[in-house]
Amino acid sequence: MRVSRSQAAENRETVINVASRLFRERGFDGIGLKDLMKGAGLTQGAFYKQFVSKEDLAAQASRRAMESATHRWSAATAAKDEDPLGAVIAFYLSMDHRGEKMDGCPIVALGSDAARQGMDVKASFEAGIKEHLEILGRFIAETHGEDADGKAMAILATMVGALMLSRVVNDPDLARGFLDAATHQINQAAGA
Amino acid sequence: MRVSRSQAAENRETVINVASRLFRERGFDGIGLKDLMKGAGLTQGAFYKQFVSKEDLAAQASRRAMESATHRWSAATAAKDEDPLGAVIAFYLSMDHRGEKMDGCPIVALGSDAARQGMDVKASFEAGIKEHLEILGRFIAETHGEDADGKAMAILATMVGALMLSRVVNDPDLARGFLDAATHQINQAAGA
DNA sequence: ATTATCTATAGATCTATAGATAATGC
DNA sequence: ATTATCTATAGATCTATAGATAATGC
Repeated sequence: MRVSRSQAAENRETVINVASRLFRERGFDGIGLKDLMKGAGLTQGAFYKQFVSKEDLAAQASRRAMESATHRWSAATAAKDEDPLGAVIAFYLSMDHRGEKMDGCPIVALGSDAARQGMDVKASFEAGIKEHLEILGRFIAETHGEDADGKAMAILATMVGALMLSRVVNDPDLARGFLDAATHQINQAAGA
Repeated sequence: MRVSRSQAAENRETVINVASRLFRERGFDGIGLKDLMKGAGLTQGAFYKQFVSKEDLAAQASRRAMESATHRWSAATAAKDEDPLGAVIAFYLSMDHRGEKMDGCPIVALGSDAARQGMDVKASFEAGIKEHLEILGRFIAETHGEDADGKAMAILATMVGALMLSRVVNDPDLARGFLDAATHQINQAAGA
């Protein structure tokens, strides 16, 4: 039954990775420890040797989700040196991204839930958000220096809000409307 | 034990009003029917004569929350004929609004949760969002006609995203940064 | 000897239903 | 006679813990 120390460490990573996706899909309260552990090929009993509490896992999984979001932003800009901001926006404000809650932006998938959690979960989001802002800031600074920080914050807000709104409406046309309107505004704001 | 038909109707309204606030504070999964009914001065047993299911109440409460948000927007602009958009933004993008989840914008308080709910809950949000857009559209059309619909959608996205981001970070300065950056960008976008 | 995982379970809570009660509405 | 609300409960699920097991690590 017992596994090696490195295998245990690997299991822990698997649980965090699985949780980072299942929490996004169903919310922190929408999935129990039993199903989370099953998703990692383990049973519920193994949980508390790895984590202090469910909220502890929520904080770890939130951090992991934000990290993987940062990686996705990098991937989107790979080999698009001429317009990295456009590349990130094209992926983020797309109907595809609207459809994939489980692998999409954690701020949109879990933001409302995270606002109700404790400091640790929020700290995970905060760290990831700062990384997001740095990336955006670099894109903007390269072309338009003026107030890059403020612009980055406003652009991130517009992105997050547009995706959120696109997901809470049934009408796909209205959903697309939000994504397109946000794209249009960001293109102007970045240059202004 | 039984009450009059009009009293029952009143009780129903009370439950919906209470739920619209408690759901925003704790999320759809964060509060049970027992506590919801207690909040309205009733017991759990009375619930199913009034509602088909918890999700049914979620849809009613979401609609009510969005309606009361619309009223708040109107209240914020009362006697501010010269700059109604500025008045709405000043209230929406404030640290006060960040702090009052229970009475604040339902899109931010419940958006992530609503995206996981069924069509009825989303329809409630969609109806409220359209009203929000109409209000914004009127403000913009009065002063700057060009593409009022698109601008309204982009502005609403920026507002929602900024408030959401301000709530998921611990640092109050960063939170304020998002609100201020969004305010600044909207002032430019509305005029552009 | 230590410990990662397993099975089993405690105790709380959740949604939904059943049956009793007592007041309304005809 | 109807019915809004009450108490009580069924059945499921949730977080967390306890004790057994079997493999690791010294």
